[in-house]
Amino acid sequence: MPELPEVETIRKGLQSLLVDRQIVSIDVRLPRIFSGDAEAVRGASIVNATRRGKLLIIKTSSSYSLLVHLKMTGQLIYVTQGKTTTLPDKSTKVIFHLDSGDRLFFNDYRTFGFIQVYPTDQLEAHPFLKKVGIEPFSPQFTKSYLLELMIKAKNMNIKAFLLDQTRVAGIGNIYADEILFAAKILPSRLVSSLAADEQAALFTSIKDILSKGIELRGSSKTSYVDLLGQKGTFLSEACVYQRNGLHCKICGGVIQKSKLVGRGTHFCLNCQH
DNA sequence: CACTTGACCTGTCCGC
DNA sequence: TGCGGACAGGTCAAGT
Repeated sequence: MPELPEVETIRKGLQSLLVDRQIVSIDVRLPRIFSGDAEAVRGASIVNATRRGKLLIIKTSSSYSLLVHLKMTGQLIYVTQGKTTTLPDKSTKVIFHLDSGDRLFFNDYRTFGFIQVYPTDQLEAHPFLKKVGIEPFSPQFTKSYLLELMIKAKNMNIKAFLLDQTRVAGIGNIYADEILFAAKILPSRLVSSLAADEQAALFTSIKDILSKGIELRGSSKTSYVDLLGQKGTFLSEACVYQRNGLHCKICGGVIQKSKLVGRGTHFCLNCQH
């Protein structure tokens, strides 16, 4: 479940470790998840790594970029020449061979993720990038902007609102539950029912929880690891996600779990209203 | 048109 | 022990 904090952690890793590295060749082991022409970036070097929502954008020195979406179980792991590794394994779907014998592995056992070779000058026309919503850490994301979004979505429940990538980008199931706990709002509440102080708490909590996720280098429930294969530690700090049946860290009550918008949803009935 | 649900996948866990 | 089914959730397409 790579969400914004996980994808951002990987982006930072790419930016610090892979800029100026050359792509010597690309070994595509599952063509279904790779689109575009691998030849278009062969011999190119990596210029920078950016992110929109949960999508990674790796710009190369050719006129093409690599778009990487990890969906649920995707991993990008960088292994330098000579370093001991168990990779590739059966989850490895693409291997980028870099100069000096280093390799970048794209692993994904559920194969929902994808890599696209896409013309850099046409990125704004990309189907995902065309409709993805605002970045929660952009200066344009203000409380009043969030309120405008909420006015347009008044009949949705607040969890569905947070998960909708076309409104605020990057929030997935884990951080949605944690944001709503921090804001003391039950996930099933209608957007239109939030009082002013709850709207303010939601705005603050979106930034606070995502920031904490980035600080702790993401959440590793099952498969998420960073570019060097290290797990993130956010889940040990989580208050509700996957804590159903356990005691609430704030009030001592029992954390509940239900299904909302098709997703496992965790909350505390004492702390959230 | 706005929103909801199902499909896409496979590894893991649970109950029989 | 083995097996069937539920579950995990990001996004798109199809349905209401």
